Amino acid sequence: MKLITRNTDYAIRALCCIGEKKQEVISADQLVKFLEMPRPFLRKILQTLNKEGLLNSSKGKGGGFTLAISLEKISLIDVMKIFQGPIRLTEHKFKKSDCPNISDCLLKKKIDEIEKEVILRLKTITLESLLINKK
Amino acid sequence: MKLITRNTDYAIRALCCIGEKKQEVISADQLVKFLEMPRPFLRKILQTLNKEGLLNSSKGKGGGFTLAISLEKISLIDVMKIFQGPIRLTEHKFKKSDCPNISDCLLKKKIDEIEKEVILRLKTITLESLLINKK
DNA sequence: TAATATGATACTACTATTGTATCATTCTGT
DNA sequence: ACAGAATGATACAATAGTAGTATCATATTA
Repeated sequence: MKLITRNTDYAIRALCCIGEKKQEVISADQLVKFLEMPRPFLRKILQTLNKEGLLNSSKGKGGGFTLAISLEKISLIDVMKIFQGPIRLTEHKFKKSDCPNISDCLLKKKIDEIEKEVILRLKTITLESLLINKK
Repeated sequence: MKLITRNTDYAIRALCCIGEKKQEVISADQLVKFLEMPRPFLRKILQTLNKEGLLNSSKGKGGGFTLAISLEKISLIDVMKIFQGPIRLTEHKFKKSDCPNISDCLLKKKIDEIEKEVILRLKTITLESLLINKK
């Protein structure tokens, strides 16, 4: 039960890395060197981040990626949603036919409360805040 | 990203159902009727709960299951641990070789804080508390 | 001893995650 | 114009975890 999958994790690291070099265009190849992750997988992730509007890209020689949004405006949950869909801690079917016992509904309520708390916390964690200790 | 998998969910429902009929021995077949879940899957789950000491079982005609521990002493996290292992919201490898960027360590810290909060809440939810509204 | 119930265990199906591989397209410098 | 360098699009493959099925052994009871 992972809260954050690997592509989300890679995306966070890539965004942080790109964000540190203000303005500079960084290519996928450079990121691979810095972050030590599989190149084709990272490329796919970068393409997604571009499509979703978090990155700008430029093709051709000297091309690569820059941030489209500053790190303090990107929260963990934004990145998670892109790669993992909406945060849903319960995925049960609570139709009567599936769940004849009222206890399930109480279960769902309680898990939903936890979900709200988790989402709240994830919203307040910006990518900027992950860099604070960085020398 | 489910917090609770289906076998955990079924186990909770089965335990609650057994707990309601105080003392009475309930067979897997009866539970299937009440709870509408696949019989072989439920059987496996009941066997696990027996091994783990949450249920007592008796074989032969008139056999079945009774609670070994009362519902107010069983928390959600107890059942989750049995079927899902320890709660770990991060499963990343944070060795230096995998994670050259210090930002990951901050990420891990923040996720760990959320994990603590989630675990705390799960501990306080007893199976008994899932039955309170039951008529 | 036959019927009934659980115990043990091996096998299968499905799905999400975690990648890989390939070709097309665009941009830059010469 | 063209070669090289970069991303864009897309299809495919490997792995692991979840969700179940199937079968036979064992114990209990009437």
